[in-house]
Order: sequence, then structure tokens, then C-alpha cells
Amino acid sequence: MAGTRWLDDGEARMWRAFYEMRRHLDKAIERQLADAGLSTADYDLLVPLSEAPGDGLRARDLANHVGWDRSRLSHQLRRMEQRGLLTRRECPSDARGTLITLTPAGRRAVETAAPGHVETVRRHFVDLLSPEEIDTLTAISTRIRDNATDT
Amino acid sequence: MAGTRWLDDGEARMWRAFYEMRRHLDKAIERQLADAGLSTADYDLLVPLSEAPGDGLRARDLANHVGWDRSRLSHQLRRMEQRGLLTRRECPSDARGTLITLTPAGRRAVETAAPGHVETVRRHFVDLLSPEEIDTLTAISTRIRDNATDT
DNA sequence: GCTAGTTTGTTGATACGTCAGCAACACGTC
DNA sequence: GACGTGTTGCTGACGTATCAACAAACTAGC
Repeated sequence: MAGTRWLDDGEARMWRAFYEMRRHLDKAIERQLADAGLSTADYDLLVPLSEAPGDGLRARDLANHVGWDRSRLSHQLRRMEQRGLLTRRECPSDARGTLITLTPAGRRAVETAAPGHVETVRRHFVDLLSPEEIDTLTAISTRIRDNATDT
Repeated sequence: MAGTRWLDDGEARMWRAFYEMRRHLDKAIERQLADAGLSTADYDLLVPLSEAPGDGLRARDLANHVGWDRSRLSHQLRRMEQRGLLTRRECPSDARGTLITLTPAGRRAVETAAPGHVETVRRHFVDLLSPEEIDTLTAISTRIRDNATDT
């Protein structure tokens, strides 16, 4: 406890800017998706479902894909099912499983929201970066993400 | 709508890695603070309050500092007051205002949590970056954050 | 085929964030 | 000093996230 290595000025400035940047970016994306009648949680689920082949995805696989726990996913799926965006039915190969499939309305919702979403990501993020910065940020992000396996 | 500029492979890889990185980083920080009995929302408020001189801060200034709206702040303050981390009293200079002050327990809570928090930020983020990367990330973050003034 | 342990998905309780609306106050103008 | 306008903070309602507990179905080992 005695020897805490506090952040120096440059590190602290970076951490603070990074923290605030995330907040602004989230806000911008949430606002845009809200205009399309979706939350980020909705969109996070709709995208992998829209890209899945044929029968949709098992809840388990969807959970792994977006990194949620089963409980959160279950609640969110129930609400989205009630809104008519997707359907749940029994999984034929494993009776414990649930197969999630987009309804036509669900597919329409993603496809309607997607262009505006990409545009927002561009205007508030990607288009503000040089090619070198994109490379650096890819390297940084994957390194930090993959580091989380320990502790 | 017809001419949506979708993300190319490199951009998409970066955006996805960045998105996932944030989730992992948040988890790590939340877990550590939870061990100290605090949420990130608690900590976000406790830090500026602990650095404020004398009488504490007005709710308005605290809201500006962390970038929250008044409602969220009010709810959070009520909960933290009930837990004995801070007190609210009338602002002498402006009868509309509320003055927020840390209790000794509140101050103890930050000071206990801070070393572990910094250590977590280091292990999962700062210490994984080279000096050049820190500079790049500072530049990127401030640029993106300040861009949010429009739209 | 039986048992023990694991995986999968659901539920209810609780805490949190957001929104719309409200009441009290400040401050300028007339 | 009354009026209009903007500010400040609080509240109730609603949607969402997290946690613990549960039931059903699978799997491995015997």
C-alpha cells in the first residue's frame, strides 16, 4: 500500500481525456440509435442476429458474441420479443437451448438504423483518425482487450 | 441514404477491437471498486469532492465536473447520503444551491479505494502502452472529445 | 442406468439511469 | 415591487443491469 505508483501528469491527462472521450462518443451513438427507435443494447444483439445464417443463433452463442451474462440477455430478449423484433423457440439439438431468430420487423429495424449508425461512428470517431492512428488504435485495443484474461 | 460509406476491413477491425476493449476495461475497474464497496459512479463523485477545498462543492459544479445531468446526480447523492458518504446542506450564497461535503467516512472510502484503483488502471491500461502510444492516445482522445460540440 | 456435477436459460429483487414535470429561487426589465 | 425568463435541485415513473436462486437438460464416471 505504501508504494502506490500514481499516474504522472501525462498519464493522468491521457486517462482523463480517454474517459471523457468515451462518454461523448457513447452519447452521440445512443442519440442516433434512439432516433431510429433502438437502444445500443438492441443494436448489439440485432447485428449478430442479422448476420447469422438460416435459423438464427442460440442464446448461448449470442451471449458469447456480445459478452453478456445469461441473465441480462434473457431479460433483453424477452423485451425485444414483446416488441416483435425477434422470436424464441426450442433448440432442436439441445433441449436446454433457445433459438433466437429475427422477425422481418427486426431485420427491417437493423437495416434502417445501420446507415445512420455507421455515419455517426464515422463522424464522431473513425473519420477523425489518420491511417496511422487507426493502426495504432487497433494494436492498443487488441492488446488491452486480450490482457483481460488474467487477474 | 443510398451512398453509405461503410467501414472497410481495417476500420471495422479497429472499431470492434475498441468496442470490446472498453467492455473489458470497464469490467476490470468495476470489479476492483466493488471490492472496495464502491461503484464507478460513487468513485466519479468522490474524487472531485475529495479534491475540493474547504466547504465541498455545489451540486451544479459537481454535475459540470463529471458531465452528468442534475437528475442523475440528485438520485446518486441521495443514495450516497443515506450510506453516510456525504452530506447535503443549503448553499449560503445562492438559496437554490446545495452544498455537498464529504463525511470522514466518505473521505476514508476514497483514500482506501484509490491505490487499488490506480493499480488496476495501470495493470489493465496505462502500463500496457508505450510513451509514444500514450501521446497518440492523448491526441486522439482530446480530438474526439472536443469534436462532440457539434451535431 | 444411476449418480454427481455442469451447462443453459429463466425469474424476482434490487439498484441504477433517464425522462418529464415541478417548485423555489435569481436576475433583469418595466 | 411585479413580471418574465432562465437556473437549480428534487421527485416519481419507467426501462434497464446485476445478483442470487432455481429448474431442466446434458455429460462423465461408475
